[in-house]
Amino acid sequence: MEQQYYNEQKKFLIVTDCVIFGFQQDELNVLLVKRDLEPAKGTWSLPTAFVEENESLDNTAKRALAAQTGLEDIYMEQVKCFGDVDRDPYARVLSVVYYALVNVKDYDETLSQRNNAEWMPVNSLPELLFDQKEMIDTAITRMRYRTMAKPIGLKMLPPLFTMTQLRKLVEAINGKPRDKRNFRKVVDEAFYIEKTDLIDKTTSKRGAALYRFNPKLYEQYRKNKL
Amino acid sequence: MEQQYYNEQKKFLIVTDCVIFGFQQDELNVLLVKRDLEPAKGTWSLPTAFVEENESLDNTAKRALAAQTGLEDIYMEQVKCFGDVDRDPYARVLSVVYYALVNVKDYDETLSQRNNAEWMPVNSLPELLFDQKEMIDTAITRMRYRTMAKPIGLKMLPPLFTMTQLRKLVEAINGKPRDKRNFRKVVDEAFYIEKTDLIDKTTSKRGAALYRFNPKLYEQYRKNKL
DNA sequence: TCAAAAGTGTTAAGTTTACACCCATGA
DNA sequence: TCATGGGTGTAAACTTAACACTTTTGA
Repeated sequence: MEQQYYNEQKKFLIVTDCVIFGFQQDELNVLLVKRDLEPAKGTWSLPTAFVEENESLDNTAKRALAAQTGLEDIYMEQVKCFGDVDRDPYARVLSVVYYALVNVKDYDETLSQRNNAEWMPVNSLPELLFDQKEMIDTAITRMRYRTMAKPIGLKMLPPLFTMTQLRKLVEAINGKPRDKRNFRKVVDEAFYIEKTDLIDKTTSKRGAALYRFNPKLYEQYRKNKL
Repeated sequence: MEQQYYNEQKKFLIVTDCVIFGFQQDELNVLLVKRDLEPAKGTWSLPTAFVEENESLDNTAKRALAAQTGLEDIYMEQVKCFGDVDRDPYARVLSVVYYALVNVKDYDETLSQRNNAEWMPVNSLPELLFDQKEMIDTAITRMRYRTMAKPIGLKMLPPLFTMTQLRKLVEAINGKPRDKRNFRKVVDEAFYIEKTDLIDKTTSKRGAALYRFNPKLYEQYRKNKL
């Protein structure tokens, strides 16, 4: 394979598609954009960006996320590259899918209108562009596995959260209910989730204790496991 | 995004790199190729192929595998796309990594010489091209998870195998020993792994029972789980 | 005073781990 | 006859799952 050899090869368009997960009304949601240009104008789509010349793939995904949400420093992970020949009927485009976990409260609502963006519950998605339904399904599966292994699901909650909020989140991610008492026991054993002495009075008359994720304690815990 | 818009975008070279796993001498191995052309002549490398114009990504990976091993109908799975700007110092090339699971006995040895290919144990790999060490590490991690969830590890064994062979395989994949009796118990419970009445006399004087994977029974089992 | 969400322990079932000796055979 | 790898069962530790009532307080 000579230097020369590179020049004989075909080149391709590459985009990143972002599956942006948020948690709202006890449901897992994704942020979708209504396309206002051809091709496929009016179709709901994942936020997309073309990879630019001197840009890493990870950066393209970050850029697409920031453009759509105004958010930076967000947890993102690559899912996989979709590369079927006809996946985009208009041109040969390869798409690298990422997912992101955001707290919907941090999200800049004003961008929503400007970009025609909307949070949609994953259990009732509209028709989507190209193979994006499959992308979302794959992203959900991957995200589920990751949230079992690492406490990244918390990135979809505010910094202070109640036990019930956390349980509802886990239920939404896995699509099945958890026993309230057993769940509490498990969280109590995860010492990197600290109880604060603050009380949330918005969801009940009695009030619920607020918890917080402690990253330093988590690092300790993680090291001990290995 | 208009039709036009596609044309304004930058295009990229894309390759697939294959991490081909095999099981040999109680160790997990990968098939590596010594490059006989510039750039980086003489460096050990994963089998690579450029994506061609009307070819899916999956197909490129299959083609690279067949070229290197002479094998078709092999279990392959995409790992992820590596897209750092300088990952290949000679040109901007994105690489989509796949792993494959093969039975080294099926592998066409004659291709080995022709292509300068060699099986290398994953625990003592040579210097590798570009970011390929990271690719292999990522592929191993992924493959470990998959083999826990699905009996794909068997693709690295012959169709008939002994309990000891299977245990050694699992030990090699996970890098830690298993209790002989407990392991046997687990396999006995997986009824889709059938004991045949054939005996392997090559590894011991007494002889060891040969087992076989039954794909139909596995399908049944898989459906029952859901 | 009562509706609504928060909080609290125990037991049974199931799973995982640890562990040591006999068996069959060919050299 | 003996060295080599093949084959076998049980008990303890641990993990997971099932389950129902009391507490607080604002409306």
